[in-house]
Amino acid sequence: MKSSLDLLADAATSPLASYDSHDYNSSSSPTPSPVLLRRSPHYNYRDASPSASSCSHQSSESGSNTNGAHQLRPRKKAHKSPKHPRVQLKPSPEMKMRRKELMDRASGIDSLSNSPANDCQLHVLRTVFDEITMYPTEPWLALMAVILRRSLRQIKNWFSNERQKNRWGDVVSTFTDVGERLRLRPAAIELCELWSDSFFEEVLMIINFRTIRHQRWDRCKIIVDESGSDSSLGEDGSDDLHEF
DNA sequence: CTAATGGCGACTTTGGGCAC
DNA sequence: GTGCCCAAAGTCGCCATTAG
Repeated sequence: MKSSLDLLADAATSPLASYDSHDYNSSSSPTPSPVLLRRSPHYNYRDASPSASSCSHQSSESGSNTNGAHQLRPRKKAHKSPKHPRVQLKPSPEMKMRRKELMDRASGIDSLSNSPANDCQLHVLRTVFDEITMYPTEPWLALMAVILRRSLRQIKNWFSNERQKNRWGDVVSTFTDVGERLRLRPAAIELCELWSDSFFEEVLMIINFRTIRHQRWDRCKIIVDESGSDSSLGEDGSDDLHEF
């Protein structure tokens, strides 16, 4: 059974690959896009540093907390000896600029004119939620906001509400390429062990592209079915692929 | 039903004080 | 100077609730 991320990996090469990320029985090509080739075959659950705290929330809620619910953690010993011996790299200037640009653009989006979310936006959000992460970082939220043309606040609220409704599935604590804390779906880590802003952006663009393309495909099929004959494959829909 | 808001608790970060 | 302890402030996510 293929996951949506596997299917996503096919997107660039399979022109009419199945769009529905929930169609796990899809028979699309197994050939992955070079962009989405797994970066490391040695997938290792870098579990839960003791502080993967909110994971303790999750596990307690999912019934797998062995210590009982909401047990207080021992107080931090000293701030000079961090509990996570991770290497916190500095984001590159390019990354900082990119993040700032995304935040600026995201904060400029009007939240009233585009509510509620349309099918396309919902599908992209659900795919990220189901297949990549329930807890996107701020830059990722901004990226989704820009691509989906929804405000940062709307994207945040959507994920918050979705977590309330659909708290299921595993979450694995890990870190980004610059050492920032990240909680991903296991399938996402199988796809790429070390996620970065740019990798997420690539994946998100592919999800968005597939969604829009399939929407257009569906629309065209409806037109064909209704007219019975001619199919004017869309001049319409091109507005969906907005400039990014 | 979805989107949004605010209160709350858990956790992290920061910085001062103290002993060695 | 270094290491430890502690409290305050900040951050994050959950939850209940409300509005449309």
